[in-house]
Amino acid sequence: MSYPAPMTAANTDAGALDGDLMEKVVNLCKRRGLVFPSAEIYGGFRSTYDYGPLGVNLLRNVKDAWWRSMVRLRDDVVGIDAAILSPPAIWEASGHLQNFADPLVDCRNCKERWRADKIDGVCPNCGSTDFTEARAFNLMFKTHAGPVEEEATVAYLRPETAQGMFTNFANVLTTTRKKPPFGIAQVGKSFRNEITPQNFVFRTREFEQMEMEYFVPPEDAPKWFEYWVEQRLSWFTDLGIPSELLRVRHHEADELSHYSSQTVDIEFRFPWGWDELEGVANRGDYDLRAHSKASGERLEYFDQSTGARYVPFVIEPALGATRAMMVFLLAAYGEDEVAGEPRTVLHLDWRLAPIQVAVLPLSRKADLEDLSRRVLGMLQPHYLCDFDVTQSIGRRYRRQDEVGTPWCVTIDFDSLEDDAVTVRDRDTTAQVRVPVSGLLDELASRATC
RNA sequence: GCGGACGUGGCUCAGUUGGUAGAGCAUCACCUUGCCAAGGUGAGGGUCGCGGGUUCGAGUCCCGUCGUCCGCUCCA
Repeated sequence: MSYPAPMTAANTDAGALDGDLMEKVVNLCKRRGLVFPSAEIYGGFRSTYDYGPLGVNLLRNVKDAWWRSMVRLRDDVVGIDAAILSPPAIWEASGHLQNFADPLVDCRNCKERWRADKIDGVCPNCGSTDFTEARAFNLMFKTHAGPVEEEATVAYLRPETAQGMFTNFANVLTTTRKKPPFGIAQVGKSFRNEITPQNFVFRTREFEQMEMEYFVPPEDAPKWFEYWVEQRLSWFTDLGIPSELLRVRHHEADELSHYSSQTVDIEFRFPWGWDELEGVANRGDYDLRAHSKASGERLEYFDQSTGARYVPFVIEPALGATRAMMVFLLAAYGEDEVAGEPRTVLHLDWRLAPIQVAVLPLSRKADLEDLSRRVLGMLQPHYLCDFDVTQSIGRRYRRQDEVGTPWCVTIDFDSLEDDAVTVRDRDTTAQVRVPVSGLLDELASRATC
């Protein structure tokens, strides 16, 4: 049995890609309480997942890291949180009602399924012309707002968060004193009736998006498009994704979404091959114009300095939160040896780790209780902490390594004499002795952004 | 949704030609151990995904259903 190092191009591209990596990560998620199949006691419910005690921390950290980078550290981007339930008018204007309803046909001969509008009555696979009737699959979840199920109460669960930014464009403009170039960001759930949800949390019908609409003067759109592609790439590498596991792929004209005039996918080398991680699209003025026309509202910007009035173009980086979380797990997963014994370790960036500091009394003898609790209380306001006294210290290090805890703080019997503790590093397993009074400073020196 | 494979305790699996369930790990208790897991003793936990059927009897055979994985597809 070989124990792979963390994922890099060196051990993936060379044909040595660990085919079991996906399975190992999924098992780890289940075993350690990161992600559970939803409604499991009733046999499960397809394409839904529940996030466990460690999973919520990890997912929340991913979203927080995104928000920090996209909103908090910038003065040109503001956030919103729009409603999920929405009236048909929004989706009529956005084009989703028409374009998210794919007419599909099945080839009776070879059983392949095709989009009716992308073939010419001849199966590209077997040449047969014997198809089932085209059936429309609306990818949006339809429901009723109000107790009566009648046409007037039809509502949709949003299939993307972006429309919330467009419908609030004027509101944000008049309340924040922002002017192009500026952006509106949102993190929240979206719902799509995917035909084939697959690959764990990679594609699910209910998922969480992190999207930002960046409004710019039309002539500057190409420049900002390039800017955001670079910005998004560096976000991933900054948080520990090896750059050789990422690549940029430009969409061909015939694969562009109905709203996009230019799109690139930032792809990740998943265990099953390169696949989309994040999309960056130039939506042009498609959305604002569509909503302006449908609602009768003016959705444009008047530039006082030049007297110009224009509908901004929109550059949109759109990322799936759960998909991103999965990528961080895949890239962090490693198996190596410590003192001749194998271990599983997640090399997660400390900002993402579901537990950032584990406080571990060397022994469960009562003597160490008070000091250990005091250290724990000191750390909890600043870091996600765990406290573990069960079984041997070595086993507890293994447990923490497996979920990516970057630092363990161990309290031993000497600590009672010198008021100092041991800080142990996940990646190197190196230890240093630190006075309790200097512990926060020591951790802060390691917890850098 | 269509085609293929699969579904046994939390995890990984064993269960001979059908006779009414086991192991390792994990968990819990006590002991041991005192800085890198798997030392001792004991305990809890499975109507074998679910529902029918065949049979004297089904985890083992048949049907349906739910779920998982692969392909079609999608595009965060």
